[in-house]
Amino acid sequence: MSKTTDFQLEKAYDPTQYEAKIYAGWEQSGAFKPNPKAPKDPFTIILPPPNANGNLHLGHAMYVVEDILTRYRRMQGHKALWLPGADHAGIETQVVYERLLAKEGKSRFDLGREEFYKQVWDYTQSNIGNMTDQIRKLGFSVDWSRFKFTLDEDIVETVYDTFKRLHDDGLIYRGNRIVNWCPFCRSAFADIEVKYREQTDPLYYIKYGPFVLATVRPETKFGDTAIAVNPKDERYAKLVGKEIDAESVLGHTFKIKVIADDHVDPAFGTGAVKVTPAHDPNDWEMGLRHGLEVVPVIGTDGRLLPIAGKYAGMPADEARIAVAADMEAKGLMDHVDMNYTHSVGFHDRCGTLIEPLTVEQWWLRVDELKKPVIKAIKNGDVKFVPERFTKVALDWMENLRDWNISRQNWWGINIPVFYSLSDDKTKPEYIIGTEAEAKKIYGEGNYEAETDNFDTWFSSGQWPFATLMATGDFEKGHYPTSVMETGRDILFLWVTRMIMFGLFRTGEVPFRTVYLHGLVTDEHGKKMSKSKGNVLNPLEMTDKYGTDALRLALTIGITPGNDGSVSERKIEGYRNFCNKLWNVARFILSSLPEDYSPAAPKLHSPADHWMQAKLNAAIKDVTTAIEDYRFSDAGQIVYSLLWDDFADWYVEASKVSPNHDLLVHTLETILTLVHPIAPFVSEAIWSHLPDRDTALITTDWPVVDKTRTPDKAAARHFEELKSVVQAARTVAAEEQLSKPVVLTTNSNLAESADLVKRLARAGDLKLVKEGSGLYLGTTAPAWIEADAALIKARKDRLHRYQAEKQSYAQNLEAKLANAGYVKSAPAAVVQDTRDRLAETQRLLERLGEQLAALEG
RNA sequence: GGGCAAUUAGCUCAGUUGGUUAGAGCACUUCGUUUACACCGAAGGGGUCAAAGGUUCGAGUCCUUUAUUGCCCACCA
Repeated sequence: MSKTTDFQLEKAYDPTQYEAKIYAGWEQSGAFKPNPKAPKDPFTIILPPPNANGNLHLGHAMYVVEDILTRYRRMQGHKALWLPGADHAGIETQVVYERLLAKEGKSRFDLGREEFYKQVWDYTQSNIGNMTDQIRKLGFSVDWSRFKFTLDEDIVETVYDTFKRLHDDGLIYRGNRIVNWCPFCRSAFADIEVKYREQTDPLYYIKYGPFVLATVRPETKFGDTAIAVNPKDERYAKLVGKEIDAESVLGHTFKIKVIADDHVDPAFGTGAVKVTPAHDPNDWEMGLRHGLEVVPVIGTDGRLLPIAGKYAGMPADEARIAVAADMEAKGLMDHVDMNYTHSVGFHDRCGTLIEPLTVEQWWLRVDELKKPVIKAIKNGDVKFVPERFTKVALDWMENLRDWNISRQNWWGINIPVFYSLSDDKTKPEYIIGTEAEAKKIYGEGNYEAETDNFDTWFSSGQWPFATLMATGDFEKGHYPTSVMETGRDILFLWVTRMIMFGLFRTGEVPFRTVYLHGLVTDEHGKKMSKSKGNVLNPLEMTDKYGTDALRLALTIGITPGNDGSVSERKIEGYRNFCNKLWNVARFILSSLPEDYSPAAPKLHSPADHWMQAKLNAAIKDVTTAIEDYRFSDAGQIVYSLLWDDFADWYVEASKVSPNHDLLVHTLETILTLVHPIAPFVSEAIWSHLPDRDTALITTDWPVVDKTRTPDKAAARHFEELKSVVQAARTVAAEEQLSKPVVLTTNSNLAESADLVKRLARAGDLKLVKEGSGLYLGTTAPAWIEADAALIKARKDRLHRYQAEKQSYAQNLEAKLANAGYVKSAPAAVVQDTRDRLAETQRLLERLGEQLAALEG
């Protein structure tokens, strides 16, 4: 392939013309699959499977970090695998779908369990279709052939297997304990799924025999099985251990015992508290300590049970008011504090008030399981980026309590348990396995299937090994995976649990590094929310500005673990960057000779040496930035290399005398460096480069070419030229000079006269023996031809400049006069200070002459 | 109650292990259409790095205290 003669690029980069085509090309070429011939180790990332219940949002777009890593490692020659998937997302999806049903005035109960499951299945399948399209639009280089869904048979099998193994090891038990119950979802939830909110409620001071007790929940009094006081509280000391008589709001009197427990705060309320083990987690604990009876008052539907007499069947909140009113009427209410503020738990998915109650559930015993996790984190087998999350994860793990893994929702993975209905006591109470096995053991009709599902995090906690086992990559060195990159908000819900299950099942951590990103906020750093109307839709943004613009906006200026602000304006800015890249390429390619074919570049001019030096530094810096997970830095380095160095100076300089090979080589290297972040525009341009028959996605990551070392002195000459040009431009702009004539005593500068003339828009550049006119204050001595009036006009400025330089010189002198500095600072730093001082002094000398001449 | 972050230019944010006269993008002012780009170019203005103290030859960076904001965890009869 040679350069096309009819070559022409559009004036502006139009992403819509390229993105879909390029993505399809990548996918069809097999570039997304780990290349078995790649020389380096496997590199693996498992995409956090998006929930199959909606569209992707900006949070998902943050996974661009994973694409950067994957593309970078692929280019470096690793067997790179980025495995995609989708999560059925148990209760969340159920709630989302119920909201849709509610719009039609229906609930899941109208459909029945089976029909509901079927409809949600179809719903998730269609969402998965949308989602995969959206992931493609974001340019993510995932291997679609390995896509997994959490309800795939092979995944479920692994989850069942884990459950069985945990049970065999005695780490799973069934227990009737107090749980966080959501009356809307009709399911129990884990502590972490409860979110607390402050609210103000009446605090009732109710009479209980000789006691007055403060409570916000008089409706639960039917389940009170004790009155508790602090053991040190002398007011009640003589009553502890006694049974007292109290009058019920239902009319009868009853006996209730008084216990002493440290949990009771003598300073709160009256220092005595009613104990309702069935409906309060602390009371439950007290009940255990004191062997109290557990008497349920509220059922799973959130209504009072028959024990509540005439209040039975009432929702708890209504019953509270009714009971309080009746107690008041009966003289059982001492008084009510209407301004009591406390925090109350709500289900984090549906927002319903959590009702603590006792229900039979499946529990995971974590005491043994968490030990290796803590050890692995402490050993650094799993590293966190940013590092501070190490301690956060450890603290959480150390305080972890047994985890309720069963859910009574309708959408999820069924717990594979069958209970015996048989009278035969020699048969086990339940088995873990398949229905066929149940039939074999208990006989037809003598068993009953468990209807509970697993907590969705129980299955997704096994995602890394479950997926890799299913795809056969587990044995091929893709486990442990390299990096887990996800939102900071699911550190506890997901990340810690993956480590726990990973270690249990495989004896190894599931990933070596955890990279956590923060929240994507709006342009004022505020959280995006539909109600605020400040939500940016990533797909809309890619349509409008191109995917690369969005990706750059999510990369540059964003640091791990911290919230990052993204606005349409920011995205627009990076669209402009892509266009700049496009136009640089357009210019270079269109200015190549007809018969051009690329060759290894040679460094001729000072500009060449300078450019090569900049390029080498960028290669090194971008590489270490990515290695250190400093993606923002990586992006910024390329941004500045392309715009500030290449476009503004080298390309401009090349208009005087082009070095085509170096232009092409530099462009090509910049495309390579930017490709992990902005894959589309870089690939689009790449395809137009002369003699190009491979795709950029599989091109080698650049390394510094040792055979082409730029000459430092030459590079410095260009740097000096730059500062003369800039100084001349400043004077010309401020004094509105056209075509100023520049004088210099520096022969290097004079050799590049044409270049200086063009860049500075100068009329001429003359080599002189002695400078005259307006001194520019540059290291390479340069003046602008000027008459007395102009010099006078600049006098103030020269004085200001002189003052600035003098104070700077004084600073440097003071530093060098400081014995401690000269003694303790690294030699290079001290030498640097000396050089700087010498240079500043030279400038001051010339300035002095100029100003002296002006006065004289 | 415990913990973590943030506080740097008008706005949004960078600033790797302490070492140039503290940066970027946007916004702002002035000029500009020179054969890549107005999604552009040139020049310019703008910061005592939240406050106070400390360590150090040297602090935006490390330590202590304080203030403000945000987040997480725990508890709340």
